[in-house]
Amino acid sequence: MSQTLTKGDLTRQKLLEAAMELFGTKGYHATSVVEITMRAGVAQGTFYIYFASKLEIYRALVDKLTREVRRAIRAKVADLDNRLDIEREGFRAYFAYAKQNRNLYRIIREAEFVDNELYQRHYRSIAEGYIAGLQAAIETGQIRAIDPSTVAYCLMGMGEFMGLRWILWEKKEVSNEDLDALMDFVYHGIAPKAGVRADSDNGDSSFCR
Amino acid sequence: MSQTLTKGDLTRQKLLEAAMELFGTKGYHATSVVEITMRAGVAQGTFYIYFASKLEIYRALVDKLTREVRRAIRAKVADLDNRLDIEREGFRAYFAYAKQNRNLYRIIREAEFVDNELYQRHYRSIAEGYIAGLQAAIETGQIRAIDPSTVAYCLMGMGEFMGLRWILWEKKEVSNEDLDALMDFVYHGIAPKAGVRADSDNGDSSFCR
Amino acid sequence: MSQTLTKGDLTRQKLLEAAMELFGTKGYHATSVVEITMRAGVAQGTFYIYFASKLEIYRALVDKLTREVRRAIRAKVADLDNRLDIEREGFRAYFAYAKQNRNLYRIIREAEFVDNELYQRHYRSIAEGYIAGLQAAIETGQIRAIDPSTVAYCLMGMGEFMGLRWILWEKKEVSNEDLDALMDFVYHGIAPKAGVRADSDNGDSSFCR
Amino acid sequence: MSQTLTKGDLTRQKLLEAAMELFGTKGYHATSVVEITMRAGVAQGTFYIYFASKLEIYRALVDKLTREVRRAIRAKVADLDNRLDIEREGFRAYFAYAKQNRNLYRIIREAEFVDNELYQRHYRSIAEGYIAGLQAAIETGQIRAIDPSTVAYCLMGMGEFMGLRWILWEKKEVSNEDLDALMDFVYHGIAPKAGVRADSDNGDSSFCR
DNA sequence: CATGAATGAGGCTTCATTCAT
DNA sequence: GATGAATGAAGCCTCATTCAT
Repeated sequence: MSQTLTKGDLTRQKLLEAAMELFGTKGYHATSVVEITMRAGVAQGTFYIYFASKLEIYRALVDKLTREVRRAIRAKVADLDNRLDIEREGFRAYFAYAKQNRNLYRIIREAEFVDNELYQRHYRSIAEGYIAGLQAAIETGQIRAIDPSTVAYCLMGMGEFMGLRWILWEKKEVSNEDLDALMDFVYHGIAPKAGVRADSDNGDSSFCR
Repeated sequence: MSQTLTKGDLTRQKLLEAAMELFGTKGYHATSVVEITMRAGVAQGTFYIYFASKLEIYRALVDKLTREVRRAIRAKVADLDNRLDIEREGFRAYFAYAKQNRNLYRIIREAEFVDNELYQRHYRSIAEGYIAGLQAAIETGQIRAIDPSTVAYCLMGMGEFMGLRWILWEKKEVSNEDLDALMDFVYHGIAPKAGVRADSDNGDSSFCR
Repeated sequence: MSQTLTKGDLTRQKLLEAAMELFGTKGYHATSVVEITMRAGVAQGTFYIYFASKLEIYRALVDKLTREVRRAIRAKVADLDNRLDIEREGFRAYFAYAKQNRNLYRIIREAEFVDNELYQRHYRSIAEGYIAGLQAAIETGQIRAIDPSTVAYCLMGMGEFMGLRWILWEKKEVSNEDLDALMDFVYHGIAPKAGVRADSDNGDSSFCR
Repeated sequence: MSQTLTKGDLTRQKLLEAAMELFGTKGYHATSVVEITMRAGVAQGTFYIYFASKLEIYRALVDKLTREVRRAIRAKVADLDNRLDIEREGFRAYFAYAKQNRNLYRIIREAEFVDNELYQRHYRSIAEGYIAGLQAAIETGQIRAIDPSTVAYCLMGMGEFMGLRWILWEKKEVSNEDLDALMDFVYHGIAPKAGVRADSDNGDSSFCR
């Protein structure tokens, strides 16, 4: 099923791994091509056989990671049909992947300052997936009728900051409790039970009554 | 009340403004000290009279901006006493400030890769404010009893991504409709009205009953 | 009479052709060995089976071209016995060859900066041929008694610059009119008819009287 | 009359001199920027304060030399009014300048392979000057009626090859005898005295009769 | 004969920072 | 306070050449 790796493929992979470690740890700008090759155990010139430039390997890395997170999430979510479940399990898979690949996490975020176009493409394409899913869920009544595109960006932001906090800063994982708390927010928001406040809201606040 | 600006203070200010424009536009690494001095209209050496290094002026800038956003938000929120109103108006003030200072927006985000400690300090301190406020609101029943620290990070993430999307990418502003949609989500979450789904949830889903 | 080309000879030839095209088009320094092998359709390593170095193939090329121009000129001139005719037909053959092989033209000129010794050898040997021919022509009275070695270099310079102008720059050919004009100059110089100016000259100007 | 040289001007000049020596001796490609700075006695970075690139200093050098040769020639020729004298003294000045600045000589020739456009511009502009002068001389009868543009290129070629031979290769100067021989050719061509051959020529060969 | 991956020296250029004026 | 010329370390990248297969 898996092709045999030629010698070249292997070198390329070693370079990608070295780059992932270094970009993730020190950041793109603080990492030099020489460092990458040293860590990969090849000569400087070898780098340019496989990647046209430092930026190019960075892009390749982002692409690779993007594909992988998505695959990881899809795998966990494929046979679910309730949108709320999908959100929960999607987050869980996302955090799990990020935990295993803390480097790739920072790598993608840094794209904002390394290759902004790539960065936007990445998040926009995720947003699109979200939006389509939310739209469908609204139509089948699985979730409330609420602007799907706003919700999409909100969900992405929540995921990012939960990951930032726990995985990057605390260097832990996102625990089940945290996930529960997150999902509680996602499901019901923060407003107190019905009847509490009917002012200062834009009309349709007859929620949960 | 305001001191007279000495010639030196003015030069310092010109340098800060130039740096803000350039860091915000081209990013920290793509901006050189020479460029900053050129844009500020002073000689290269002058830079080092006011700032010990390129990193130093960056920090000064982040500090300045941080203080300013906070002040802007506090001003708009000071006389509100309902937490939900505070969230809404806080977001509004935040987006408004970001709109006027798009540069500072990117500048702060880039701190993650320029001076990570500064970055964490920035967001952690915001989070603390959030947490305290949410805690208090929970105690007075203004909002549901929900993990305040998780909510804090979620709200920050939402704010970031709404700003990212509208202000940085679309180069527009966050409209009232968007704000409404955002707050709708914040208030009530995305779950459909009560009774819809009692399965696949972790027990405490007896919400809205 | 012509040997059969072994596979190796053919590869060598392909390399030479590729090198000629590239050296002639982009110049020696701007051409890399990799490019040569790619254009020749062989692997990088193959190059070094046939040529010890980049300089070596360059030399081989110059030698080849030198031999060919000479043969081309000799062929056109072989059965002429008047030196003036020889000059004219020699130029004609030279321009014709250069036209067909514009690349080789630049290649030889670049030798001045790639392998100066080769360059000098090339032109000196041409000069020697000229000088011998001119000497003989003087002795038989076919041309005036005029320093043959100076004339030799002058004729080479004229040929070079006519070729430069028309073939390399204008990318045309040297027309018959141009050749006529050139030969008119070569035959009679630019001085006006006899008697016009007897001053400002260094004594021996009793020419054409 | 001469401005005071600022410290910067002096450094720039030192760099130009170093570059001239090295480009002229080793050629453009064999000369590295480091070498130039070492010979000029400044740090590597200093180079880029004065010249944007290696190519740029090369161009500046060619420009400078071009201007200087022309000025040198013009100075010697300014008060002559006979074209034949102008040619002779022009050549003399040219060879004298080349002798003093052997380096610049090779530098300009190498432009063909470093910056071809510059090269063509250089020679074309010289050709134009020649052509105009020859044209005028024809009209006043100072020289024969002969295609001025062909003569222009021929004269340039002669000058180049005389310089090449004596100054670059023999490392001597162009002696008076050589100049006489050259001018003898220029004035009268190589054809023997009148009546010798009336065939194979294009009609107007009734010269020197 | 041929391949093509690997090498590593060396080139060009940038830029944060210093310092004499 | 201000200037701007100078520094030199460090980065990215190219390419002629080698060598194991």
